[in-house]
Amino acid sequence: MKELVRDITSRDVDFAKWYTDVVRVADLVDYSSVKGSMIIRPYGYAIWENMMNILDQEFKKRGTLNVQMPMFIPESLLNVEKEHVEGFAPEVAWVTHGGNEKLEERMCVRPTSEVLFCDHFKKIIKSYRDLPLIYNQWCTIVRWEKTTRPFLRSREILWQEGHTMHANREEAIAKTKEMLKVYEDFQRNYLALPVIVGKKSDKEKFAGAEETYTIEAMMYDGVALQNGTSHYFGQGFSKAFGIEFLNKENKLENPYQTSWGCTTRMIGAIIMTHSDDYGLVLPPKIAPIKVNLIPIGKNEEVLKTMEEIKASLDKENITNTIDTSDKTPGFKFAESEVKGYPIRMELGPRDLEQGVITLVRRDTLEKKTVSISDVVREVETLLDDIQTNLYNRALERRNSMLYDAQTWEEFLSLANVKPGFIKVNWCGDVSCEDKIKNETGYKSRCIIEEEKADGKCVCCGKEAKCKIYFGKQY
RNA sequence: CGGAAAGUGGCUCAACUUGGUAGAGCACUUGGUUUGGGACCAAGGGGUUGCAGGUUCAAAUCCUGUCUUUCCGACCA
Repeated sequence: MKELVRDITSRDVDFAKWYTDVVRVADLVDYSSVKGSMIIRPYGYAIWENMMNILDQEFKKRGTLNVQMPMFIPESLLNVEKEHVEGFAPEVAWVTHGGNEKLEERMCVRPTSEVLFCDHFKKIIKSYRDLPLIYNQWCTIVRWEKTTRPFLRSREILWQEGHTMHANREEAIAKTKEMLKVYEDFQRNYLALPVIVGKKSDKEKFAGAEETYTIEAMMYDGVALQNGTSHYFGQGFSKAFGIEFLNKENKLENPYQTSWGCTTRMIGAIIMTHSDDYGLVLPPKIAPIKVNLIPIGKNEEVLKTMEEIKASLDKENITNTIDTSDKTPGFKFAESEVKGYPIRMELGPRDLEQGVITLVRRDTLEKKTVSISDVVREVETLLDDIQTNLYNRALERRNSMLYDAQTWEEFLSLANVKPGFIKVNWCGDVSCEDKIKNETGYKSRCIIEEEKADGKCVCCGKEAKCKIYFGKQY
């Protein structure tokens, strides 16, 4: 069976090659002629559409209003908040000309839209009655990355960015955490990703933020992928931009701000978490097509029965497709695996005689024969099973790559031998963070807020302030 | 941005070393036979070799530059 799939490098042989192979053979993306700008093909975009639809509903349940901001930022506007501009400067793309006309002031293509929102908020916020302001936009941004990989790191990034303004600190912090929870629940429940949630260190936090919270997922090879962030800005931007409102005491005050975002990188995360040597594996809740129906032979009765099954699946809103092409069944089976359809249905004359149908689940490739009359119920159960199994499987693997290190020697031996996340006590000093990064390539992933330090800093031996995960990252 | 490798029909590659103006398999089209793990027969269509320049009577082949991709670092969602 293994040699059937010739086009995909085994993930245990060369994980990086395997990843690009899966992305390619599953028709998710094509490369464009511009470095780091990928073409997301219909099947890949359908996955993103599902992600957008679910998240957008969650946002709107929480009072979010969608807007669309300009894509250009004049240099002077970008420069208003010092930390912010310094953080983004190295990866900003500049526009200097419009046609033949040299621009008086050059503009960058938004690397993120905080300054655009602030510029606008300044005009529309007058009173506490205007708050909270909860805006979001679905758009692309540009960050001039050095190394690019489909979904994981591109220069043009398709994402969502929420920007909110609040009348007080508590409400803004609550919003920051609320949206983090939205991402966490979405990734656990829909993407079947066992994510770790926590706070970024000062060194790793967003340029201009007071606090940055993060969703960290671990890929099949033990490497970390940051899958979403939520920032609390305090009044940093609102002071820099002069955004003020009259509070209930009739006093002028700067509002408190948040922003939060996630990107198509999540598609990369589900590939690197769930897929295998046969191709893509998609969690049913995010799969554009949940059931692939494959009739065997050109038997009229078979086709008719398949159409009936399709109709009953349609009625339950279970997305599906019938493959009536002239390809042989073997080809269709392989194709179904490459595309990661959660369930494959095979129906041939032999099944029909007995009134049964064969279901094959993509996660384990196990076959199951069920009565045609029960097929919709069986599919619903199986889809739930697959969703749960994918999460549990990923969780088990992730947990097997979580380590604790109490001493520097322990840390070094783990970092040099085993891929994964290493939990340590940390004093909070950047110097220790830098030392760990320089000597092992491990960067701080996130501070675990619900766990207290219980010893000395793994690096310098001083009293620790917190528990933190270190890991290698994409 | 440093180090390495690669760009030849849609895909994987051959021809390059020893210049003589492109070939295979898969995919695609048509017709037929097939159909329970990537079918078979027959007939077709499609490329002047990433791009630009140079050397030469002659360049896929040699040289220079550039762009893109992949891998390893540094930077980052």
